[in-house]
Amino acid sequence: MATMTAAQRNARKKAQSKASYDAFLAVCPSRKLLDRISDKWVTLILCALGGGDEPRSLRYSELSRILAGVSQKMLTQTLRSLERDGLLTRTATPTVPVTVSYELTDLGLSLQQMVRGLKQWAETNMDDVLENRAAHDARTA
Amino acid sequence: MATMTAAQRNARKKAQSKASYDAFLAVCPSRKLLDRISDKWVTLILCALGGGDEPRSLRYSELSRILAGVSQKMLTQTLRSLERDGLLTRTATPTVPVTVSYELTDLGLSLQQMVRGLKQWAETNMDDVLENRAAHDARTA
DNA sequence: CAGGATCCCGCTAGATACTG
DNA sequence: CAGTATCTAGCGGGATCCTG
Repeated sequence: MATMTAAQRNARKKAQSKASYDAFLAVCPSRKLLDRISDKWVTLILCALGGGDEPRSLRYSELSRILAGVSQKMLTQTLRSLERDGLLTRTATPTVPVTVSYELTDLGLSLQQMVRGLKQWAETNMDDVLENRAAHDARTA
Repeated sequence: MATMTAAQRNARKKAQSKASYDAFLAVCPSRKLLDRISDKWVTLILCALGGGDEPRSLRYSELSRILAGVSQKMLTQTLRSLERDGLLTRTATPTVPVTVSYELTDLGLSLQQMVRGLKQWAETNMDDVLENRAAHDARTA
């Protein structure tokens, strides 16, 4: 094992983790992570930084404009959390006033692929859901 | 337009909806729908009913066993909501005691494809996130 | 511009008890 | 078995005010 490369150890650890985490289990850390990423603001921030096509870096004020109606608290809070988890990077340029930009990491980009589908699904199937609700409400009225 | 078939009208409506919903907008209904489906329990229920491979129907008690630690309230509440939105069907068989089973609809199955990726992402990248958190906390300590 | 710090309300998750 | 009903503590999240 002493001759194992870093890449090999990493691959080995990945293989282990695939088997050792299960979000169905209440005590599993991945349950909490799933809870964290299952969030409206997380999805929208990741989608904004993921862009329609190419990933792009955005400033705080740009994000708050794109995510219409988000409070500063939720935006800052969610950004901090995503930064801590290594999903995005925060870069402060010491201008006056200071300029801060956010950018997805590779890890964040991989999650963005997932949540992007979620956002699109919501937009695409909104009408169907609305109809189902109306039908259901009429049936149980 | 009077000669339009139902399928044509449906296709036309789909095309319209793709353009008219945008979850980035605060007032858009799809924002609320995104919020609704961005939920730990929604993801886990859909994954359970989606199965590892083939979709399967599950009973209430089976679901509560698979989703370890879920309260009856949250399980029932989430199931009702998903039923109302047309993502799953509830079937009560009048035995004694009554037997109730839940099954994904086609719409639910399409969403399951999305959230399944989310759950897997959380399990696969748990280690990376844990390391990022440790590194970040050490840096800002 | 990009937040930090507080206050505070609403609602919702969770626990408990009961039922057809 | 498959829920319903009720209560409460806790916190998510918005509003507001302040700062480097």
